[in-house]
Amino acid sequence: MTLDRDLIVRTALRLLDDVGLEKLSLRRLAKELDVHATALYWHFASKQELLDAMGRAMVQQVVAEGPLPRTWQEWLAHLARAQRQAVRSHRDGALLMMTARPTAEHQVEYLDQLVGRLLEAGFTAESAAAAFIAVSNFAIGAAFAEQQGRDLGEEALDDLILRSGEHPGVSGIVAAAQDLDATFERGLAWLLAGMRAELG
Amino acid sequence: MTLDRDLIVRTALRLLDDVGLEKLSLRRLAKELDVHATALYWHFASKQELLDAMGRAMVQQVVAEGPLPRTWQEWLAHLARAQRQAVRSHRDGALLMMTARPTAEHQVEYLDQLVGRLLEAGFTAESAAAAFIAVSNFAIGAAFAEQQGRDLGEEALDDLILRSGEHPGVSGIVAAAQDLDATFERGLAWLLAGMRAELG
DNA sequence: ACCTGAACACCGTTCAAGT
DNA sequence: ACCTGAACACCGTTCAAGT
Repeated sequence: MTLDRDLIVRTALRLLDDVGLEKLSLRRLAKELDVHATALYWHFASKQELLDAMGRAMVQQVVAEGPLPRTWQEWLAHLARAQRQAVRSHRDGALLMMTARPTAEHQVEYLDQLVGRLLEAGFTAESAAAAFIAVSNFAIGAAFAEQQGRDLGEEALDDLILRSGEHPGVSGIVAAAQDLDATFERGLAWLLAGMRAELG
Repeated sequence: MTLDRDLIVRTALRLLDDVGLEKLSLRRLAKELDVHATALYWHFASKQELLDAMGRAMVQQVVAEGPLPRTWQEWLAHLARAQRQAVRSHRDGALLMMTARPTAEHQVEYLDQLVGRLLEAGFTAESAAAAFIAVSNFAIGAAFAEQQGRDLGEEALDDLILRSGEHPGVSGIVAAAQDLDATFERGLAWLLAGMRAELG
């Protein structure tokens, strides 16, 4: 079993799920691969480059799957769900996405088809780009909050529930945190409805 | 000049702007405070607790400022801008926000007033919570992308511009990345318009 | 080409000891 | 109560040396 970039990245992502990003060290990863830590430096110039590759693998893995959508709404919804799903696909996915530097070519052809649909539907070039970015940011922000809120569930959520009495607004938040999928779809629907309204 | 939690947090946030989160070590921070690294352990149980306090200070600093808004749209817009501004207020702010565990009481009374306005405007309890969460996630996702894209600007952006010829969709993205404030406001407006449409 | 082994300059954290 | 000082078990990275 000889070492190569692909094997290293796959092993690193598996290890990430086991121990979390904080404890994912080159030494630990090397032990998993039955190799000295310094051997990794022949394949990656630095740990940062390995993290970049891990982030890339994480997003590419998800965006490709599923049938291609038809309407522009379905395109944007598919993008949002895929992006959220990518971040959710690994422990500390949001943290990894933040740590890994973005690859430029991300998925240019996907973006191109999506923008094409938007232009056909009446979007201007600027609003098409803004739509892509808005949906993207919303999806990643949602996944971000979700993964961050995981350790909140233990003690802080109980604290929030205690405050529900004096603060009526809080109880709705607690309920929404219980059904993250529905909350996500609601926000996505609002974004798309706002765009639809602007189109006329 | 005796040490206390407040001074430590303020110094840590200043140091964060100087060196970035990756190089923000307790030893470095201690040197800044003319103290041994282990002295910090009397005030914070762990580095994680210090990071939590830093995250808390970062958001509280911003959400309080400015006059209180009137309509529910203005409330949500104010929330979105404040949240984005908080993340932008320090280097690696998004990374810090992800690393720091959320404080439950965040700003309960602010949330309460906001939810109150939404209910008056015709939102159900569930949709009011979803609205708060959607706007919040969108804002943080935007700040996230912005801070991540900063080091993209150098080489990867040039690479993207090169591809603009073959891929027409890309050029719009490049333009949108040039005016992040406008792109943010556009997305926010879509979200609010979608909510308005649902109300009737 | 691909990996080992030793070494360097760091980390967070614990704990006894000082004042 | 508040801090020092030594020590422990780690880090990422460089570089010569092996095969």
